[in-house]
This record gives sequence, structure tokens and C-alpha cells, in this order.
Amino acid sequence: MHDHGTYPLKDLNLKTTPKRVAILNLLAQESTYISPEEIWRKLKGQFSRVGLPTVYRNLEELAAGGIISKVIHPNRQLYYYFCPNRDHHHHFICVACRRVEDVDYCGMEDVERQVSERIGGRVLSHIVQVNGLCRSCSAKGGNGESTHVGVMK
Amino acid sequence: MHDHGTYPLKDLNLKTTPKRVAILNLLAQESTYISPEEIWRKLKGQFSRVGLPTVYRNLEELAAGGIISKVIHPNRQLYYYFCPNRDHHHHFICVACRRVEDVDYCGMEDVERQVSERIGGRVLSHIVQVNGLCRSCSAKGGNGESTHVGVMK
DNA sequence: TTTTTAAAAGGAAATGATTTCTGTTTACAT
DNA sequence: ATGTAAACAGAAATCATTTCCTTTTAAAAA
Repeated sequence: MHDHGTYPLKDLNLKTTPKRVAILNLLAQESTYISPEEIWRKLKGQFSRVGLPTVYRNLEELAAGGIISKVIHPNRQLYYYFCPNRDHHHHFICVACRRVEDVDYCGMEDVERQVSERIGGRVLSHIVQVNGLCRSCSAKGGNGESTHVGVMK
Repeated sequence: MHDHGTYPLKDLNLKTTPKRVAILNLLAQESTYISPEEIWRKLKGQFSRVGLPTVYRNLEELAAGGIISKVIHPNRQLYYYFCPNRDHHHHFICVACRRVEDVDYCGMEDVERQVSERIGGRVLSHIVQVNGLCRSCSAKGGNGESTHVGVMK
């Protein structure tokens, strides 16, 4: 639970507006991903007037500043989640039921090292998405082939 | 350069139609990513009538079958590329110039093992996207912060 | 080879997430 | 307190992707 005074908004030349802070607080409370639209719905409970563009604008600004992160979902929508109070982790997406699970493990240190060496540039971050069948879907027996998306073999 | 007879379409219950084959050949010739719309434009040079929905439908089917892969770009559009004649690799995206570079290295064996163990499910594939500054952008000195998107710290 | 039928394709129209635009309000530096 | 650049609302535009329905076609069966 953050006190808004601790968000480094000033460093990013972003003003500390009530809506911006509310968005940050919402994200900080979420334990999982949340879409811009869901954020908007929750925001409407706190303010009489809020526009969806405000949500998008803020999310992009905050993501640009690295305060929050943008997670790319293989389906249409993009989900955002909050960073500071969570450990770095990866995402497992079940190709059958589409649910996203967090994997509290990274193991990308070597990969990052190799990549920066080969590219000759600087690695800042990475996105890892592991696709497969979750425990319950793999128990049900299907192979998930028919619902595969975003799979790289 | 593939002979279309070698595409395992039959295994996927997909018919060998002229347009499907043309799409596969286009992708096979591409050395980089290509959007559905770009594929459509090229296809229109070969057929008097082609619909964009046909392109999307085929891409989804082929991706579902694992013949091609879907690459998620941090911006709006989704890009697709062809698999069979290329080795598995990762993508490095420069946060400054947005260019995508292939990294001919995987190193995800341990990560996959760990993930499947922790999830208790079956890992089928993974998507790795490494964000950073490419050689030339990092030489130019910027830190890329202002263009950050989709970055997970 | 002809027949049959399920898949594929065309094309128009719908969808729906994201963005743009314009006028108004507000945070905060001076 | 006041001026100014940033934020905001709300309506409308954009544009990639899907849906729907009808026609065509690949390829299995006869």
C-alpha cells in the first residue's frame, strides 16, 4: 500500500493529480493484471466524471516512466499491472483456458547477458511469456493445439 | 524456398488452397516480420479478388497449427513471420528506434523446466522479447526512457 | 470421373479498443 | 495570488480485427 507521496511523479514531469494518484492506487492494490476499461469502471466509483481517454493517457505516461508495466496479452486487449511492490516474474498463459498465471521465477540473467553481447547494445528489460497447458487443463487431457495462438516453436 | 507439397497442411485438416499456399510462400520469402495488411497488399498482385478476412483467417489457422508464428509488437499491430526454415530465436526490440532484431540464441531450457515444475502444467512454447537499446542507439547516447513501452523491470 | 460435402473465400458491415480534437479546468511554479 | 503548461471531459474519429451470410471450391467418397 503506497502513500502517493512516494510515487516519483515529479521526476517524470507528471503532475500529482487526484485521478493519476487514484489510478496508481488502484494498480497498487491489484494482485493481477487489469485492463484500461476495468480501471475506468473502478475509477467511476470514486469520481463523478472520468473519461476513458484519461485512463489511457495516464497508463501510457506511467508506463513510459517505468512506474507501471504493460503486459501484452495474446488476445486483443492489453493489460497493465503495477510494478514497485511486486517481484519481477514471468507469465504463463494457458493456451486452452487463456488464464494467466504468474511465475515467481526469472532465470533470464544468462539470456540477457548473451543477448546484449550478440546485439552489441544495452539490455534494459525483457518480457517472457510461457505458453502451455495449466495444471487443470492438462489434466483434462486436451493438447490445446486448436487454441494455440502466439506460439513460437 | 519451400515446395508447397512439403507444408504439412493435411495434418492440420487444412485444405491446400491457392491462397493459403500463396500466403505461406510470401511468408517464406520474407526475411522479417510482416503484417496481415502487408500480406494482403502483396496477395492482391497475384489474385484478382482477395479479402482481408481471408488473410486473417489463414494466419490464425496457420499459427494455430504452428506453421507460422505470431509476434507481438509493443505497438498496436501484430506481426507474423514464417517459421519452418528459420531456427528458433528471440527478439530484441530497441526502445528508441523500435527496430526488431533477431537473436539467434535461446537459452530458455532451464526457464521452461522451472516454469512447468512450478505451474504443474505442460510448457509448449515461449515468447521472449528483450527490450533495450540497439548498438547504434546506445552509441548515440540516449537512455530511451521517454519511448519505453511494454517494459518489465 | 462424377457426386457430395465440409471447408474456404468474398464482401459488406459490425465491433471494439485506442486515439484525436477542442474547449475547459487545474496543479503548481513564480 | 496569478499565469501557464499540463490534465481533463466528452464526443467523435480511427482502424485493426471479426462476424455474417452467400457463393465457390478442394478433395473424399461413390
